[in-house]
Amino acid sequence: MTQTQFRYCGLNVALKTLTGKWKPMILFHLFRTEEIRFNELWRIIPKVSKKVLLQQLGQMEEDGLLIREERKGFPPEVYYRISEKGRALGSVLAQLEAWANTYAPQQVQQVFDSEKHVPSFD
Amino acid sequence: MTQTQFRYCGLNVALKTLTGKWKPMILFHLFRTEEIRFNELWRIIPKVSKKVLLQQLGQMEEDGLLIREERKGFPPEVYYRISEKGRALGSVLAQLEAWANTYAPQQVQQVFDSEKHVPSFD
DNA sequence: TATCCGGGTTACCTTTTGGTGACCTTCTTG
DNA sequence: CAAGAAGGTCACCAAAAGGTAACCCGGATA
Repeated sequence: MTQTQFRYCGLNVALKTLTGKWKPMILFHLFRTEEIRFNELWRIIPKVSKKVLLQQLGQMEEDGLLIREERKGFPPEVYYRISEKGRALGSVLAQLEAWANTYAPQQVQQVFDSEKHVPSFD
Repeated sequence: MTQTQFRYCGLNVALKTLTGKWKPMILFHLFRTEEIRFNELWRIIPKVSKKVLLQQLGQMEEDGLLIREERKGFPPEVYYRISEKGRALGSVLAQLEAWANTYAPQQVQQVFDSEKHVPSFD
């Protein structure tokens, strides 16, 4: 019986799917754009290598967090969008965000600052 | 203005403090025991090396998730317990756990099974 | 035909993370 | 005095994660 507590097995699984240097940022963009093309994402995310971005998107697809759609065409167009399973994480991610802002504001600020030199999304 | 959405900076920070092979398990035990001694934890957690356990506890202390108390005495006694900041994560962790159980039950089961050969906590 | 563009792979290297075993320290007990 | 706890460090190694640059494919266009 799992009272109000958690067990660590699911937590382990959940964290494994969220762990990866660029995944929070990818999720952020998926949550705000409905669908996004690979190169678009690549331009928007500052300094990822193509390989690693591809690789993290690949893992997230495997884990079912996002859906990859390849529309056949002239130049290839590949769209990524959040899945149901991914969207279900929304409120939890927002709470993690809130937690960090409350209990570790200076570190959050540091992350923010360290990305200031970047082509600023509007 | 951050609508119902999250930004990724805090999320990044939060995930960084939670990432580590044994941290979910450590948190699990901290949440259920009020306080726990190092060797006790070491015996209970199956196959961590002393060094790595120490190291993850160290990071968690730095990050303020737990409190390390060294009671002077005959054989040294070091107690670890969850902090306020750590406890504030409780409900979020439970939600992550629930998410995994709902959307990835088979993987959760795998993690569970892979730890079955272990001296079973009662 | 030569080139470009979007998406993707590969070979290779560096950094980070986790693991092993030996060793230290202080006090206690046989 | 020898040996044993508890908590911890150190040198060393292995695996995983991330990064760089070059290259591939197919269609479009100069």
